[in-house]
Amino acid sequence: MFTDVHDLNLFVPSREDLPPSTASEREETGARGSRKQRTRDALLEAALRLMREGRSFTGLSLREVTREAGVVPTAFYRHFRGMDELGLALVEEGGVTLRRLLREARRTDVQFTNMIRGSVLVYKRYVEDNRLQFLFIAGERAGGSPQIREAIRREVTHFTNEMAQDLRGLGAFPGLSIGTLQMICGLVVNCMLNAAIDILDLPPNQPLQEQELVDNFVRQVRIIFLGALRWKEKG
Amino acid sequence: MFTDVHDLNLFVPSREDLPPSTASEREETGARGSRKQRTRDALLEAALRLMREGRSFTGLSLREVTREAGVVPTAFYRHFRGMDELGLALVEEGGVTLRRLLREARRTDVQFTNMIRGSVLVYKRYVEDNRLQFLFIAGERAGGSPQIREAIRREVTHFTNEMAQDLRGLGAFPGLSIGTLQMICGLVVNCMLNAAIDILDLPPNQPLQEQELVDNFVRQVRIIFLGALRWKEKG
DNA sequence: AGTTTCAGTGTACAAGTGTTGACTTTCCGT
DNA sequence: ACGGAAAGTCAACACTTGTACACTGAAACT
Repeated sequence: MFTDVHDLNLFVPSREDLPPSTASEREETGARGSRKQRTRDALLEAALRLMREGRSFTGLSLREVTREAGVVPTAFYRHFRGMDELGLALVEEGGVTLRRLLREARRTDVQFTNMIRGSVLVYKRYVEDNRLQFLFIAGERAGGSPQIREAIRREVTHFTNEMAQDLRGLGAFPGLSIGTLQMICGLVVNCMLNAAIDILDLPPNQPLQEQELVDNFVRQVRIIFLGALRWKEKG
Repeated sequence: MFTDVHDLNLFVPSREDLPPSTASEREETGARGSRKQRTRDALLEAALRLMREGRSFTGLSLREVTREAGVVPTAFYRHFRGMDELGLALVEEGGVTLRRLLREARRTDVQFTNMIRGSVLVYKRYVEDNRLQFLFIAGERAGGSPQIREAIRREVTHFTNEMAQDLRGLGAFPGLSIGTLQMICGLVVNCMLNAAIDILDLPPNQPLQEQELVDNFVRQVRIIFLGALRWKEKG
């Protein structure tokens, strides 16, 4: 019922729906400000880059990050009080990414099966494109420091709620209260984050394994929505 | 239909079903062997204990662990090649715990709603009782080294498959293939591990928050099973 | 008995860590 | 154009880290 897989989906807005600014949020004016912002971004990016080879954020050292970013260790303190604060900044940045991932799903009456499969494929691509962000979020969601874990939990909840709102706006489950929708979306988001780990751990050029993973993911989301259709409020 | 919440459940066997031996698996004979085993266990336990305060395994140092265990750093190498190998041993131990958690659920025809709620409550208690193990498993599932992640994934899959077998033996979903059951159990297990994190992060003596968490968990599992009931094979 | 095996100890070292204070350089407001 | 604020550098510190090597003492084998 739609020509392109990107046309309709649950999770990810089409390209033209994305806000134009990909740059960082808190901008400073002037040459000095932008310079500061640049090395700040360099630090954040360096941390993410170091996690690429399977290292966890918690195992990174301050000096490593500055080395990767191309600045001297002490320069770090001009931006963050310590690694923990850098972690929190990463959470915030990742949260923005996640929320952008959703934004506005469109009203549709296409069958769920097609819609789900399309959404999953787009999500997969999205995870692969934002590999490092997802590595961080998924990895530290349970393993990071209590503070970071808390921050991530907040972001995920935020994301979940937005998704519930969208689903409601979609008019897909008219019988369900917003609370129930949130619960269901929590399940889906959990499923998504779990799949993100699997996607990221996928060895490259193994289309069979890849197909299997996607299929499983699709079936799981479908199960959830089937359950949602049958859910009786206050039952 | 059952008097005690512990009588019937999906996840956890009753006390009397548990195998008697809580001791470690690979036993060595002789005084020296048992001595070695004791400090080996001390090391494993020390690592878990250090994670109690919200630290992640990846962030632990070899010396820290030996310090906590009450041995000199170099003694470590008599047992493990390095921290990574200790981690793998922890996974194995945790896997045993998880599998013991399931073992044999009994045949029953009680309504799902009651059964699910009971199971969830027992599971919650189980997580609280095995706090450290779950902290490790859930925390390193996405955050640990690639090797450890892989090992955990294997254990979780193993656990999932056993659960699918049990569900099939229960005769609850006669129309579903074993593959579909595995997919569904994967969803449930994922939901369980996620809930484990929440349970462990729960501030003590907050019955309201606790109730909320349990209710949500119950609803999510219920959704999954509702979806399973409606699932059409090869649809 | 004497000998071998081996878990655990003690010492040592090179390398990496977080953080400090005093410095240079660069940009901005006046 | 000058003075000050502030981003980034340099050198140094007190520690911690992983690991190598020679050792001790007790259990196990002959």
